[in-house]
Amino acid sequence: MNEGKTRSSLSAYIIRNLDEMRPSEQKVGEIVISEPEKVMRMSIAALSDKAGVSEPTVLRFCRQLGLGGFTDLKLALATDVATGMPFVDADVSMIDTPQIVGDKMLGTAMKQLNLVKSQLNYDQVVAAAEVIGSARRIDICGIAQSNFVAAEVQHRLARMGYCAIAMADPHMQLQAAASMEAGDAALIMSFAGQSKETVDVARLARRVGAKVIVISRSTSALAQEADILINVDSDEQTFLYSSSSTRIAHLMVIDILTTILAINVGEPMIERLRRSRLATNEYWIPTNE
Amino acid sequence: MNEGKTRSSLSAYIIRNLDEMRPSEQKVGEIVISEPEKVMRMSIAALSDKAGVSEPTVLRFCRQLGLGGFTDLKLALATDVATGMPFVDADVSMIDTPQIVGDKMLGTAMKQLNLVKSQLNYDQVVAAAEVIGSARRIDICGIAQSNFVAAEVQHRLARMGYCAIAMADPHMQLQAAASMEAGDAALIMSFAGQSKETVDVARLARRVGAKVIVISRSTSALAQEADILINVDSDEQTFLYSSSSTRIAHLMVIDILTTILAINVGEPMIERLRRSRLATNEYWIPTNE
DNA sequence: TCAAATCATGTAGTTTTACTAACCAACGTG
DNA sequence: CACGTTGGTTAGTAAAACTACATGATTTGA
Repeated sequence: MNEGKTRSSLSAYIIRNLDEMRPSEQKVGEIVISEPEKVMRMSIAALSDKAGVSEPTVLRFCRQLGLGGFTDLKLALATDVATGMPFVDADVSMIDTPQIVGDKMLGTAMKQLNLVKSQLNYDQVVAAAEVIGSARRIDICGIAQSNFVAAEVQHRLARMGYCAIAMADPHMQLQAAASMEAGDAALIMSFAGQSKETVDVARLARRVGAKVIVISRSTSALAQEADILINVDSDEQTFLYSSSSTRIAHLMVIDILTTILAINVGEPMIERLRRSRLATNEYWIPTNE
Repeated sequence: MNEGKTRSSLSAYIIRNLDEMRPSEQKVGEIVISEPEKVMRMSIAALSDKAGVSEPTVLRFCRQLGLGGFTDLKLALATDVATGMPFVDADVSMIDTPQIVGDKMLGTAMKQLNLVKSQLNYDQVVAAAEVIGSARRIDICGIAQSNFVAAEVQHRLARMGYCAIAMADPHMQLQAAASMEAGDAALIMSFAGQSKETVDVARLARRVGAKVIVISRSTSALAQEADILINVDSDEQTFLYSSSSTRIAHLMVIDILTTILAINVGEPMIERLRRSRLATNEYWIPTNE
């Protein structure tokens, strides 16, 4: 019964399928999910002993999970323990305890970061950094949750000395976009990439000759309007209708983008950022750690 | 030479110490860091063969790293590969390629999420959710980067129907704090917890009888002023003087906190959030996916 | 400079572990 | 009662991990 679907967490899979397993394999499964960090250092003999079953049963248990053998189980467990996230992919539900809610949300965020790592197109990021670095002015547009990210980008670029403006109001965004010209850059962000206003802003900015950098889903309407597309795809997370993990992905992309930009500029930028930090120094309570 | 310090990433450790290793162990190390996902499925024989050294050399290599044996190496590699992050802890440097910059930053973020998972005190989070849920008014204060987080909290709580106000200006924060009374809540955030203004706001709010919820480092000056302390400790990240990973930790804490709050309230809150989502529905471009 | 000591690494052997195969005994079902 | 399912027993094998020892190289010091 080795179904082809990929599995993000072995523990989660075992938990889900425990009921359908054979009695002795359930015994093994219970130990595996309750103390994976121990099991991954056990021998078959030790585990079979602890579960009160025979060695071949442990092996049958592994095969049942679609694994090659016990060694694979150990590696898979190490992976599970490493991500620390038994609930990767799991949706939060109303009956979860606070701890479970937290673990599930952190697991989803973790998965999202991994997704960014694997799918981020650095050519596009570098291209975006170059456009921003040489732009006369940078308009940063996002709506709703993306607006918060936009505000952060503005602050970050301002600290780096760039002329960057984030606008919350979509009408202002449109007016600003209309006033752009060649040599300007528009950085447009949207989690889903399907807000009408945002797409309109991108289209307008592009028509007047500005370079349009988009951070969004690659299949979105907004992505169509991009000169430079930094794609951040993600699974929808529907509980409470907020996409917290996508926002974290966008923040990371912004961080990486601005860091690359700073490195490209080099020492003068580092010096500038140092000054920026020193500016607030006297408002800090000294620590004696 | 097994030093006591904990190590968050084996690969990173190997890379750092490769120069000081014995020649044949260097050969082993190079293979381990270049293709860990293969090595973790190899036998000692296969690895020693590939490195052109003897089997005991491989074993000595493991011991040199402070590991119990080859099996431990495999598990450690599985951990490394799972987090997907060879550069956990590594500082970004000026000579890194874009890809490396991204990997390092994502690795740091990942580590931070794991830290949140292991150290988050859910009793305090639940207590905070209760205070916020029953507060007459919630003032949200943060300065500099925390101000962006504060703005998000305001939006989130507003959408949930609470009377929440985030203020950027520290003088306004002080004035608002002075006007609070018993039954009000102040949610005060700071990455380092050492800004004078923020500490003053907390102290003032507490003096006038408001419940003070603090999200910050547990050893910070701000933490001293908390009625409810949600501690988010982290290593400093100094490159470019921005603490992006700490900000992500704070965002996650906020997400978890508000989600727990919503679950506590139950169905009416879910309904309210559904309405909140529907409000912008007509501004979305329908997808035919 | 040359012997002693230490270090680096390979050879050979032992023990443990994972895995296979074949068989058999309960157990429940039609 | 035949029959499939489940799972234990036994025994054996191959390979993997690990150990002890030996040897050649390198450094050290009188």
